[in-house]
Amino acid sequence: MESAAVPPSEERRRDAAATRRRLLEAARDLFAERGYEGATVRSIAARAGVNQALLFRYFGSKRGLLAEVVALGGLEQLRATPPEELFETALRSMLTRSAEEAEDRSLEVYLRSVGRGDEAAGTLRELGEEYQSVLAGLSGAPDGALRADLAMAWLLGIGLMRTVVAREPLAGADPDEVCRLVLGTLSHLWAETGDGGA
Amino acid sequence: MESAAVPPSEERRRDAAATRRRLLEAARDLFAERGYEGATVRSIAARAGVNQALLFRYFGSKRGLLAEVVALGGLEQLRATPPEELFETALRSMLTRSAEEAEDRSLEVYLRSVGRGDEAAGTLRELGEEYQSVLAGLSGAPDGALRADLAMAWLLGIGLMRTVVAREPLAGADPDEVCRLVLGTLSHLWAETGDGGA
DNA sequence: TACCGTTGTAAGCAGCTGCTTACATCCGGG
DNA sequence: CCCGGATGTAAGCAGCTGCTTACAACGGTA
Repeated sequence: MESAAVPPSEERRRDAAATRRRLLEAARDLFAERGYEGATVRSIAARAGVNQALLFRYFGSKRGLLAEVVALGGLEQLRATPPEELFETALRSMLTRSAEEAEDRSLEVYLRSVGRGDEAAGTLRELGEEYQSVLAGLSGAPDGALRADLAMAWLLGIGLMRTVVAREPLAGADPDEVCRLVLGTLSHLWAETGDGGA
Repeated sequence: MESAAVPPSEERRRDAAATRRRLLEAARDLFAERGYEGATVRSIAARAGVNQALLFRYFGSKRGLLAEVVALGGLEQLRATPPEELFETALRSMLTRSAEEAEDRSLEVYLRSVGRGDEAAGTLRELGEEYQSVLAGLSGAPDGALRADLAMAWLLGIGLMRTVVAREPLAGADPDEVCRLVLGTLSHLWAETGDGGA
């Protein structure tokens, strides 16, 4: 069947596994750049250098492709990150120009794809709920889940302003500086009593 | 058959001004509900109860319609609100189920429409910059504009999570409760020195 | 060598998009 | 009255969408 060994230095000319991988990477990047609806199957296939019919052969539908992208890039990485590091990790991944070698761009996909009565919504909702449940454990308050939602709202909002709106000064700000401001402020959210904040 | 729900002795049967207004209201609502790309000219015309060709006669293009919606609903209202009330006003409009009688839904339009490599981006950018310049005056810090961007990011993020993702507990939370948490926390952002936050 | 499943390709489907065109119909002013 | 612009309508354009189909070419196996 499949000779497990990777070809020494030559690419096989017919390689289903490599084609699948190329499609997944192209889809990950295009979903992140243009959102689910904005990335067409033709553009994904073109970036992968592959005939678009193969996309449907390997993933069944465009939505199937999205599900696999989110499962690989988002959910796996999320489950591998300790809860107390999750927010800062996610924030920094939002703040870092994902020029090259970005494994997980699922939050970009998320914020560029929600907003319509999409079919993408269902697939992305699961990812959002995982984030919520992890962040909810960070506050001792009984309304931890609400505060987690608010924290995630800020995270998404910052990503929206930075990578989508791309407006100065946020777009070009030093990630460390932004992290300091946001994390410093958010520490008050976890402790906020709501009786005036002072 | 087609007499529809037209009051017998009230409206003129051919009224360009009324038709324009109906189109503007339908566009405002559909842009807010589905985003610029998601709202089709056919759906807008249908909701307005108007032939879609009239949309192009009165506004030239779909984008021209958007520009007028934003100018009327967003910019006018923004300029009429005192700076120190702007954030809370905008936050509350995000938190209030805009079931009926919502004059200004421009922030909903904004957050559902950014994210695509849209043609809508240019029109909406102006609105965002107005918000930024007003909010930037609220902090005495030299990086006031950055903090304004961060505040607006939270505002948009909350709107995104509440009206788009619509996930509990944020979606159903008491607006007053959310306002208290957010405003209490944000007061620290205006004062945050960045040397630890505590 | 002959075979046959796997991999890749070209073309086309119906349905939607923003927008245009050619044509009815109304209604006020001569 | 009756004409002409304002208003409303139906049909259709080219281009795009996700997806399917029929077919060609490869390459391991018997």
